[in-house]
Amino acid sequence: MPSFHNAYINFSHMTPMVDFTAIEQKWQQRWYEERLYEGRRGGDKKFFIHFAYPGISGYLHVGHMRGFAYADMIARYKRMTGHAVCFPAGFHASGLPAVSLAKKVERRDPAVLQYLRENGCPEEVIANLADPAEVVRYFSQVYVDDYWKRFGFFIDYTRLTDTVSPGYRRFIQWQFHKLREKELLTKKPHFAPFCPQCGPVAVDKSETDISEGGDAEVLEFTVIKFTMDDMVLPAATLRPETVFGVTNMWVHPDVEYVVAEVGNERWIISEEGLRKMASQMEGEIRAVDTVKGSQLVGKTCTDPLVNREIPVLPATFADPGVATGIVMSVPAHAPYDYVALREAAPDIEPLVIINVEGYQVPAREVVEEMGIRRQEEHEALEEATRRVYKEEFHRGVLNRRCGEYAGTAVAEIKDAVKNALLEAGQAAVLREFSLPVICRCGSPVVIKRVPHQWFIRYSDSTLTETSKEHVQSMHIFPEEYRQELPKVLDWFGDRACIRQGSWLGTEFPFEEGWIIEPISDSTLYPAYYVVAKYVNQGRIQPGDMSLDFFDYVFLGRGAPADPLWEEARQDFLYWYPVDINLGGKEHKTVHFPVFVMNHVAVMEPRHWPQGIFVHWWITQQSGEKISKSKGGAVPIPDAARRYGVDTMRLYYAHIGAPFVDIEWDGDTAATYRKRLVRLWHLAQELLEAGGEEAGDVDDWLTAVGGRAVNEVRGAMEEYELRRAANIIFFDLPNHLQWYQRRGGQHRATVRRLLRTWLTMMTPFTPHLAEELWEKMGERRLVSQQAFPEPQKVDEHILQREQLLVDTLQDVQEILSVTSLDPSTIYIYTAPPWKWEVAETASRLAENGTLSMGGLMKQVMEDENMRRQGKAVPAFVQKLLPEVQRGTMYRRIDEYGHLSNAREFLERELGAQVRVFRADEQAPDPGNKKDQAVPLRPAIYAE
RNA sequence: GCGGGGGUACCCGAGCGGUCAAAGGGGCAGGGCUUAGGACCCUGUGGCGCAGGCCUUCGAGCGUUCAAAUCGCUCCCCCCGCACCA
Repeated sequence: MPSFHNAYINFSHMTPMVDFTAIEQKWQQRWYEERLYEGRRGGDKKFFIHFAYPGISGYLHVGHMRGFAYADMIARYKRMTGHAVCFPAGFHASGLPAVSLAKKVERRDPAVLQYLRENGCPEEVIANLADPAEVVRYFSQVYVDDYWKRFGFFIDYTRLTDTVSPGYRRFIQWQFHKLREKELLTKKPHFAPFCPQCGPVAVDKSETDISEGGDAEVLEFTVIKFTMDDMVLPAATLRPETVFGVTNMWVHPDVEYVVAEVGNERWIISEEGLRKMASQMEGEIRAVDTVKGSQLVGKTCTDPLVNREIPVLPATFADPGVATGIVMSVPAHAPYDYVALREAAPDIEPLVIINVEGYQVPAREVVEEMGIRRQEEHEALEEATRRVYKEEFHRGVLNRRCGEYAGTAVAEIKDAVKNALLEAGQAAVLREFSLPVICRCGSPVVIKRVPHQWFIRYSDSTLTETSKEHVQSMHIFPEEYRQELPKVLDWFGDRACIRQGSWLGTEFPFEEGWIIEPISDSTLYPAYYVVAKYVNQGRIQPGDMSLDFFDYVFLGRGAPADPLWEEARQDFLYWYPVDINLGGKEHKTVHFPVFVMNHVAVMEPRHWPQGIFVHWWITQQSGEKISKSKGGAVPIPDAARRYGVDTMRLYYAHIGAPFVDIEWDGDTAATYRKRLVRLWHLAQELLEAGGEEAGDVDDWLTAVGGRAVNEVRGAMEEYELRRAANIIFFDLPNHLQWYQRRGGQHRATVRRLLRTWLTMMTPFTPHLAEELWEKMGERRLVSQQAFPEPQKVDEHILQREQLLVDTLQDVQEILSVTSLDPSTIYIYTAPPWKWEVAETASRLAENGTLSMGGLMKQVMEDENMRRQGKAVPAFVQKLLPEVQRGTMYRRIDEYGHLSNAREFLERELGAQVRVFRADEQAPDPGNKKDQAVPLRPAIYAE
């Protein structure tokens, strides 16, 4: 990331005026000494927030801090608004990542060693990291010290836990007992990605378990058994419905196929195909002979469904590495087959079995249109296949050649044909990755049948429906996810919940040798944070945490065997339910649904979660998720040092809505830093204000501050952190600057505003806020201040200052358009009668009875008005559309305010300014007086 | 395919029926000040305007409405998830 390095210029030769690092250390020390972070019961307002704990896979980077920072800002805000807050955190240590890191350290993998060193891992620690338990221990410490505490988070550090600690394991075993009691565990066969060396692995884009192939999909081939003498020629296809249109078979002439015993059948299949079948089928399969492809060419076989005799032909595109290596040919609908058949046997006619409007023989027409000549043109043929398939799938209908399926749409038929073939024993299923998948250990990953796999029955209809219903009442952010989650719950099927192998995790209580997999052991865990505190304090031993213990603490069942049980029960009753579970968008279809469903399944309804907050990612500049391998990982301590912790916090809060991906850019972080420096100096300047006399601007500053408080509170209550930060760090400072520009310097007003401002800053940039707070002479911590209460705001004061701003702008626009350099500027404020008309119009608009006629009638009742003559209808005509557009007129003292600001205007405009009432005797050299209307004084410059 | 999200001025990003030529930041330009740390302050940054105005714009095209960046439909383009990864 070159820009990151460019962004940083070394200032060490200068004396920094704001030493962020020193300020951070100073206040963190005080906070942590005073244990402000600890969640203690108290009062009737409580708030329980946690984030989806991070997996332990090594060092984290700036992207990960986004969500943690959100959680801390919310937690701090809640603290300052009178809530008892519990904000615990933990570490997800289960699964492969820690083990895999340890393995690499053990074999001294150079890339991993370099990565550890670059992140500042001491040599003596590296030596220990060959032990997975040490990986967990060490990185837990790194996350706490170098990330969370370094960023000033008020996480409850007394409740830290990890998912492989003995206590946690007891908890998970209890959870599985509960699931079993509810009959939510079941056992059935399963097909899983499997490494012959490592056992089951996860195939996903983050490539946690694998080194290649994270994008692979699992394709489900239907293997149709064509018979050839006493043998089976198993043709694999993704489109079983096309079996009606087969004209021939393809084999590769140069490939050595094997003859294998499959049950009581003898199959001809490629060697790779045999291996795949073997790992996925029941019973033993073994090769007994071989046969060259060319030896098969010229024979015939029988299509099982239509019982038709067809020839075996040679084709070089028949890849032995794909599925069974035997391909059935459907030339009318498969471009590959069409092209190959044209070469091999031009006399065979394609059999059209799917009617698509606009096509006769779809494959032929697409191939001809694209000008494809040879079966080696793979790219073009792939494209042609996609096109044909797309058309046929959406618009195709099976024709009379398809027997009982004639007349059905392709989109609806696929599974029917497959199932019929399977039931008749004329087909099998073969699953295969769409791309090569390689395990971290280097072996190719296959799909393996696990005969007796335990599942959690998330498909259970009661569980699904109850969960969906409960979700309706939850606070879910963003709104889009609130609508999506019920659909995810519907889609969520049974989940394999245990696996074998050398993984970290909890032993499955109902079958030896199996370990609960890492998603299934992290669904109910916020409850465990309640207990974790006691474990950490040594007040209860994991061995004493029996099923009865958890039953009592979490469900109120049975009787306490120890006073501590009762204490824990009371804690649980106080803190639960979870108010916010916060996590990245990667959790939308994995963690959050099971988080909800497990609570629904196990806990009492009153303890089901109340809220979910989903945030998007910080990506690399390419838009990719940041990853170590792609070089985009900025270490967190580096970022803290370079930009400052408060800068980073503000960056996260303000760079974009939580619900968009943000591209990391060091330059941008640097501008936030600059912003904070500027605010620092602004605050310093304001502290020096020593004025005794308050004026108009002071009233305005108070009003504008009050409005900011109300808006920030409104935003924070909805967790709109960006909007709040925008007001605090951008709008309000701009107002303060305007105040200065207006000459404001009243000591008491400024200090009052500063107190409010710093207090509101605290959730976002707590260190800076503390430091400035102290400079104001405050002794207590701003972190312990109450957030400013909602305030009454005098709209008139805001409006009259707005009048000044608008008027100044109007003058400037006039000057810029006319290129005048005036010596005198005349300003005329609207006469009272125009205000009266405007106010009357506004009142009528509020009642919804505004009309030209009605307004004129009412206005003209007044003798004063009648005296104005035809000026009244002229004004009303101009005014009406303005009011209809929604402008509300409430009288302000325009003349008084502008007169008071006369000196300011003269300073700004560099000319003499004369303010008059339009209705009084006054010089009017430009003849502009009559143009004065409410909120729009007439202006003349000369 | 199923499910979800997007396309806003030079860039990032607000806005999601009127107060919108569209916040805020960045960049760029002009001016001021002379240096708060990559300075700071003011002004400008769609076009046209010698009086505060007018015209054209928010992926494209229709439409609803007195009124649309905002609502509906169609189309184009981009992104994400789809399951033993937290």
